[in-house]
Amino acid sequence: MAQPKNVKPTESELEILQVLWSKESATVREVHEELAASKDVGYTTTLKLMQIMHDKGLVSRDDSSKTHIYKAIVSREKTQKHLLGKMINTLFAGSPAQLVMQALGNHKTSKDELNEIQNLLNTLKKQ
Amino acid sequence: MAQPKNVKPTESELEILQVLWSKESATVREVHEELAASKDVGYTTTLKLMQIMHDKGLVSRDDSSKTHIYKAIVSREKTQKHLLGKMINTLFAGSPAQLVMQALGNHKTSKDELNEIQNLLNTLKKQ
DNA sequence: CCATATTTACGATTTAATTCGTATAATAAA
DNA sequence: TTTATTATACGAATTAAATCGTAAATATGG
Repeated sequence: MAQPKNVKPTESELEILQVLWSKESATVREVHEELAASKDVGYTTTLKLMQIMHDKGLVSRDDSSKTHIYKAIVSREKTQKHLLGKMINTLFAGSPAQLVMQALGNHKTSKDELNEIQNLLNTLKKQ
Repeated sequence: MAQPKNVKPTESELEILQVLWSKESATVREVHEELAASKDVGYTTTLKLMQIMHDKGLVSRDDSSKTHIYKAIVSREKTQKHLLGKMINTLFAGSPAQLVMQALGNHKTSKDELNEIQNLLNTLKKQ
């Protein structure tokens, strides 16, 4: 598979993508270290998952040297957009505003972040 | 299982919960009709899923008459809160604000809804 | 009452996700 | 060069989700 059309990573794949997004590129070992820090999992499991992700076209792989180097192909934003849209539909009756209310109401947000949101809100209101 | 501790419905279970939340209570037949409207699925599949959900404690069942009547036990809000929190962690690096920006930026929102969000924002800013 | 329709129960299959053991190749260290 | 370490490849087992067929029980219409 070449290009990613269906951006639908599984739970475990998302964990790996998280690491790849934060690092730009990484080896299986590096990804695994991060995962193993918070989760009990074997090295070959991480390896296998990353191989599958490569087959699916979720990540690219440079295998010019023995230790392969992986990068995320699917972008964080695209994935966010897709999964968020899905959640809005299946859990918030299609209303992004409801989701926003729930997110702001239940989670701590800093002044700076609130201001950022305010700016976006101002822009949207003008349209 | 009696009380729902782990609020982690699967994809299909969420679809069924959506119907139950919107109706307050419903039979398998009623739920199935709704699902079948937008999806190709057999009656016994819906039945089986609802039985499993009952085993898991996601729904309650009144089986005093032949046709059983189901209600959601897990609340919409609790489920939203749980899954949203999870998404914020696994996909938005723990930042609810990022999620909000993404949601507002990518999805149409009405003036009324924007005002609602503005009100909440005002409240939060004062704290 | 009899035939038809509806419902639940239950088991089995299929598909996908996750996990890991073992073999083999490549590299590094001694 | 031999030994130990580190990688990948691959197959297989496990688990969970989703799907549906069939049988039995119950209700309904004629």
